[in-house]
Amino acid sequence: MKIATFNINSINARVPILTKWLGQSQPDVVLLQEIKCEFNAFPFFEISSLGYDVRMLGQKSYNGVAILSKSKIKNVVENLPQFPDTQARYLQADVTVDGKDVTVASIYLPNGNPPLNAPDDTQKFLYKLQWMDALYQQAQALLQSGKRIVLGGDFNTILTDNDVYDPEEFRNNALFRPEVRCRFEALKFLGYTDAFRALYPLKNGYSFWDYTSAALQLDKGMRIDYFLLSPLAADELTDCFVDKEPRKMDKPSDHTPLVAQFK
DNA sequence: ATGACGGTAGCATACCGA
Repeated sequence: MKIATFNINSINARVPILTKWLGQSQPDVVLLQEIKCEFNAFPFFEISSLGYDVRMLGQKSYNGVAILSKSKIKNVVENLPQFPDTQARYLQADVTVDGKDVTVASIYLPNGNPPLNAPDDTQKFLYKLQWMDALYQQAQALLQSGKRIVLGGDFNTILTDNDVYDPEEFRNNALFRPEVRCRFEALKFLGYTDAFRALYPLKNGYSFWDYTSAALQLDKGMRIDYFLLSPLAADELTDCFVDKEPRKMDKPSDHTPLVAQFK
């Protein structure tokens, strides 16, 4: 079973890359973030033509998440339960792959900049922390079901100094602030495994490189896309890797897919 | 603190991103 997560930075701008990559990589399930469109503008035909069932939660211009699956998508949950949200950032569903049931969620965690001690606006950072608290509640409720769970997405969190090219440059950034990192650690403490880091303690695992400053060429990136696995899913994990190819293609997203492979 | 780029909305330029 192969599951991927990909912040695509507009699905309509990325149809050529997405279709090419789906054909090459053949993932069973794909979690997309930042599709940046409403239902009526989503390229359903191009994706379903490749044999994928599709569900999306979108809004105009910003955010937006989707789930693609070669098997039927069931029990869809839109938005975090009990968290009123005008932004499309959470989509959960059940799929059955190779006879195994798995609950997946596509997560686009808020960016949160500017951070709290910025002189002007603090609302974005507070929204991020509240969103993470709501995600914690949902992640906890899901675990109590004892099911196989794969939470994947752009968590907009740089977890440690090893997850960014220059920690000092980001020390006060909303992606790196202790309030954010401790909330991510709390998710892990519930019983979730950070798939990539569990397998590769020393690799940088960058999945994002800024469009500017030749960041890709200089490998000035950051690890902000993650898979969090419930114990049942973690036991079946065989590999987790960053697929850098889509980032090198023409007109790329600034992110590239993170792929998890299971028994 | 700002703006690299690149996206969207919509038609000039503003907003957003990590």
